[in-house]
Amino acid sequence: MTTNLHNAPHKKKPVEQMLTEHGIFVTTQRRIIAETLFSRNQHITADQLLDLVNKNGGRVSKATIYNTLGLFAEKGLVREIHINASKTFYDSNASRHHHFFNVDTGDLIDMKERLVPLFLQSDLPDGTVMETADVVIRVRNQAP
Amino acid sequence: MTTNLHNAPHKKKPVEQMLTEHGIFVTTQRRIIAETLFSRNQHITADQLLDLVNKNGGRVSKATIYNTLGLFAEKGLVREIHINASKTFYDSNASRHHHFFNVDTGDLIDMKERLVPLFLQSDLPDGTVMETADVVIRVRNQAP
DNA sequence: GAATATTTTAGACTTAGTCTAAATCTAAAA
DNA sequence: TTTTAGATTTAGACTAAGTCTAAAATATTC
Repeated sequence: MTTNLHNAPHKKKPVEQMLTEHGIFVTTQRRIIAETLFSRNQHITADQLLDLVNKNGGRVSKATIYNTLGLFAEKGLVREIHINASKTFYDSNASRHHHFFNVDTGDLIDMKERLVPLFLQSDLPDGTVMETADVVIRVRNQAP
Repeated sequence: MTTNLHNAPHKKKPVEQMLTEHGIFVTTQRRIIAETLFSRNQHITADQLLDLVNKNGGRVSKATIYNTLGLFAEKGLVREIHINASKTFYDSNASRHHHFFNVDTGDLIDMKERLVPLFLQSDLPDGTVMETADVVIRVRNQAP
């Protein structure tokens, strides 16, 4: 599975500042996870990130990867993307955008924000507020 | 987890006709699965459907539930909804609509079609055609 | 430094979903 | 009717993403 990210790379603010600004206590493990995760815009799974971190000299457990990704998601640093039941993708670009998923190739491609639908508060179910809007357009290769 | 479905109930076309029209060969198991699934509009998981079918006197295996749901989805009779990584929901209403998901209550609520975004073919990645558009708006209960 | 709280860890555990290979069913040919 | 080939169903083994647990490590407060 490849990913195609057309957005600009993450601005290189020190990850420690990034974490602190989001109310996340910095630890050794969180620093190396964040450095690996935010080194570029990417769609990555927990196990891919685990491999990547430990290939970069880290020594981080599976449980910590899951805990940390959950924490980062909760704090708005990453976005969870649910393409299918079998895996969660984490998007290191948490800004407002959505995705095309090519079912033929497995590519996950960023969608420009202008294509995002408009939702009015009044359209939401009574007594609720919007938290996130997730749009996934499944595409397939055009028949030749 | 409850579901809130505001759409009209499925029209009561005989399920056999429904299956045949979608190019699905009718078998005993497929008939009872379809009867259970399409008895009303619902968001249901494979294991819930398995229970329901076998409580209704059916004798259908887990593998057949999965195979059949996959077949129905492929033929456009049901829609798969991916809310989180842990479970796939099957929507017995396959018509064009989308969903609100209340993270506080677990409610999955239908969204009227008018809220669906417009996508132009020219906006899609080169060489691809749209297959499905999945929109899930996560909402939470308004603070009191 | 002692006591307490937070974080990390290995590895057991859960479970949604897939796979396999045998058994059963169906339709059509002979 | 019997044969045959292909499609379907099945039990149960299997896979793997993600969670849980209880202990160890680390940080903070008293």
